[in-house]
Amino acid sequence: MTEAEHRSLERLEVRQRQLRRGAVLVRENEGAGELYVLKRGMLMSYVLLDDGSRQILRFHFPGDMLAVSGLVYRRSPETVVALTDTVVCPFDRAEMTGIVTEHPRLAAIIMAVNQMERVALTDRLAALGRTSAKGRVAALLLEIRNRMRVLDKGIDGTFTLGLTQEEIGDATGLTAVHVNRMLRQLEDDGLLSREAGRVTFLNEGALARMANYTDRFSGIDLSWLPAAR
Amino acid sequence: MTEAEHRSLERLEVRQRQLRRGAVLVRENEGAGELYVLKRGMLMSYVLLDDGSRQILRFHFPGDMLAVSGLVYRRSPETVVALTDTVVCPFDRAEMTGIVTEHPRLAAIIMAVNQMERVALTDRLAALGRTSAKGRVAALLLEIRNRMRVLDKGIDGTFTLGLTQEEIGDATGLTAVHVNRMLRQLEDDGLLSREAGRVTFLNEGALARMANYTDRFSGIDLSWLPAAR
DNA sequence: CGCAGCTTTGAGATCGTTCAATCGTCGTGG
DNA sequence: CCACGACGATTGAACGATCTCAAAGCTGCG
Repeated sequence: MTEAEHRSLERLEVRQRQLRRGAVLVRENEGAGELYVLKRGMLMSYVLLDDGSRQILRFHFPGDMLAVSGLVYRRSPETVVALTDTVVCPFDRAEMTGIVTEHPRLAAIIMAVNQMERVALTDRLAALGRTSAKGRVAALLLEIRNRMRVLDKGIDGTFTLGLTQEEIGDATGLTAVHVNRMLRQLEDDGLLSREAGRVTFLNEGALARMANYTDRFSGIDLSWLPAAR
Repeated sequence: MTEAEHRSLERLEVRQRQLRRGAVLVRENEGAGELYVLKRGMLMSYVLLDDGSRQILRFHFPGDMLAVSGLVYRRSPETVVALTDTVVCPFDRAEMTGIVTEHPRLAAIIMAVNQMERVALTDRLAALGRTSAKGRVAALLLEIRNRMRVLDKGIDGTFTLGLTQEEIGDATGLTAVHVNRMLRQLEDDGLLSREAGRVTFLNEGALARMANYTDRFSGIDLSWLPAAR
């Protein structure tokens, strides 16, 4: 990126807000208006259904933009909550106007990132619609580990999940009880081991196969991006 | 939109291609490169899993852009197939470069549409993860009817679905057999009636409630869009 | 020490699938 | 005009995956 592009993005990060684990950043159905860049920590967004059940839609990692639906909807379609202590940088959606106008290439990059997020969502949709409980849990573990590894190259087969089994269930469309059983099965099958919240992959290939997991990080091609202004 | 913006968009539609029902526009894992604007007809996109099962990800209606993942991925992550006879307008992704550079407001509008699509996907995710089979079928019917109504104001409680029960199943994560039973139940419950492929909603409120359906068409706010250049 | 929240395990109930058979419709070829 | 075949819709019966309910066990924290 050019100097000017960097300066423009940094303008989104002048303010900072700290959140404790469990703090709500945006609440479903409440007025949106502000967007955020995630600086440090991990969050999730979810919706609540009429019967009180919860579907976790996405996990957020540093570098992600949060509450982007505020660009379109007057009220947020989803709740965003901190899973760890986090630092976010709020900015007004009017800032977006400036970026798009002055830096077409940044606009294009944002569109590209949107597509990647969309594909990640469709992968999860296929998992919920067409794979077994065991496969879904495996897919979630792989996805989160891979997501963490993008930012921390040191992570390999062992990592700290940082989710309760109830949260895993709400992300995969399962019950906490059944998540527990699936984790035990994966362990009994010799595919992973667990201790004190840390997960170790023992047979990543087999996990990926049973999860129908597709790596989307390779195969990216951004050659169409416009030149920097 | 301004004159110039219209001209720019029309440049995407200079070429036209006709497709028969069943024709494949883009095949999963094959080289992408071209994007499309859907002019007439209806398509779907789906992925195939290792065990041969299929998850339908989305239905496409006139005005939609198709195969947009070609902006990012060298190989298409999904297959796109015509559900009716259709007309699409192929354009090169390099055209996108021009639009983003010359018309920031169009870039912003495209970003807004992306968000709306993303929210539609998360609604389906919540449906697959956390609602009953009957609710999912009802949600699909409502979604498609509402989508059709955007383009054809004449449509009310009665419409032609144009999907087989197997397709409904692949979209909702169910078996064709079970879709059949759920449709029968919805009928027996007095919520809808069917004949010759046409569906009539008899109690739309109850359908929406059982489907946990949220109307996203209202509540849209695009006031942040930059001025036209 | 004692509570609160998370994990673990068992037993039985439910929902959705699988397998198999029948029926209807429509287009094709004779 | 009719027979045939393909495909989709429909229905029944049995099976199996996942849920629900209930009871412990574990861990960290005030």
